[in-house]
Amino acid sequence: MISPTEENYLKALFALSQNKDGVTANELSKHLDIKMPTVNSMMKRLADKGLVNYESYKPFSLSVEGKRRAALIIRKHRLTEMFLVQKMGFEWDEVHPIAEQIEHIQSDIFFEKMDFLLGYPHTDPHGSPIPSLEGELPIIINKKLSDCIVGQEVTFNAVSNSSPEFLKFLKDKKMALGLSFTIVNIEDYDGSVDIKIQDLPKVTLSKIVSDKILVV
Amino acid sequence: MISPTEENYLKALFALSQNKDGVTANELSKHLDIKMPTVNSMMKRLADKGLVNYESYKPFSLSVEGKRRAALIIRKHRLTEMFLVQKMGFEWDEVHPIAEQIEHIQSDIFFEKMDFLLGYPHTDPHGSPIPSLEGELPIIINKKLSDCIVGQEVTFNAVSNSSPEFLKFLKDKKMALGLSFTIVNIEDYDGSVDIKIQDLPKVTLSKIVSDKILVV
DNA sequence: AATATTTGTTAGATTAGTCTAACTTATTGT
DNA sequence: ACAATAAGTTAGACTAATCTAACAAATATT
Repeated sequence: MISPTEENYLKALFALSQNKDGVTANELSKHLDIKMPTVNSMMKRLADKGLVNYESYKPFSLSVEGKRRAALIIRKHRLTEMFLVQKMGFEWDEVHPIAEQIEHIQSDIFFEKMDFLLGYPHTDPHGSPIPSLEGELPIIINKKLSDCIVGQEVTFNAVSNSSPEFLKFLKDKKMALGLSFTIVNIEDYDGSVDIKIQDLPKVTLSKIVSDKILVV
Repeated sequence: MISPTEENYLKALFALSQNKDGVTANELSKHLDIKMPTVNSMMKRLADKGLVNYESYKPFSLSVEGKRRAALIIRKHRLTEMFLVQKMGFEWDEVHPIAEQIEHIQSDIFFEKMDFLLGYPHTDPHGSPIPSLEGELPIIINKKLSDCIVGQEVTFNAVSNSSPEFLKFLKDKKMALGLSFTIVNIEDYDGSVDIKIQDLPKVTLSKIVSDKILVV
């Protein structure tokens, strides 16, 4: 058996090892806001359970089984977020803390029902992919808005950060997933991006924002 | 703050003190399947928090605030059961273990959304009343089928026991809440009850069953 | 009423998950 | 290359929630 606490460590390892080999004790400690010795002893425990690869003074990594478990927790989290938005009338900036709790519910049928009722979605409300029941995470080929070039027409496909503040900001700016727009200018000085949505007046997005907007 | 474990003790106290003044350590211990010394120290902790009245060698009772808290947990449990059945397609014998976990989710808005989507129901799928947001439990005037007399026409309104086995038994016998029927005979010898639903052939229910069926 | 049994309490141990303080190993900067 | 700094580890303490063993109080039985 695996406790909610242990699940949270696996999830953090998974999230921090995207585009990277290992995760350092320091990174994990900061990300979870838990002191290093605590992280350390938990890593040893998860290593004993065969979910983490642990070698003294080296970064940690998930074992194949650990990776699968982590993906399944993320699956439950993202299905829950989608369910809260699509079936319960929540806004996309309200769902994270609730999903954070519901992802630990132990009932396969509960999440299967959600999946069915949602019509087997591939992404959550923030455009993040939902891992399969086998723990496979489909790779989605989004790029940062800040890496695009002037003149391109792109579609807003996902956000790379789901903090309530950022999501609220986008909601207030009427920026929703699926929205298509043209890049009319990128400011050399501060990297801010001007976009134009059909005939509406152009909107300026700072680099801080355009870094977190993923488009296709 | 109050932990899920503490919530479970409050719920148990509430359930066991229906139609009774206090709850003994022994009863609680058996009901929760937790040893007496553990129950004892938890009662002291809840007494420190002002939720339980504790006096050495006397039965425990909930304080006014403890009673309110307990009712709110039961509210979350019952709303969840109703949501699982009405909105997610579960059967009434499947929902208890899931609701047992979801009742501890900390998010008022989550349960308010459920309540709204369900149209503010007054009972759960087993006919048990849902406490109000103020922690008030409406009293419903059901009586046991086994206490009725021959010739009465009654409506199946609730069950007094929600074990999956019993609920499955009723489901297989096509006995659902809201069903009306006439009591055609009560056997003196074993207390079994014969009922007749419209023109269908009569059904015999043992005393064990008719004790747990509540009608109006 | 005296004793036996059941019920309740206290004491001490255990595991999970956290911390701080102290120490060790790695990395970095001159 | 070596000292300074950062990162990782070990040791020891704490709280929550559980247990067993031993003791005390209440209740039941003869």
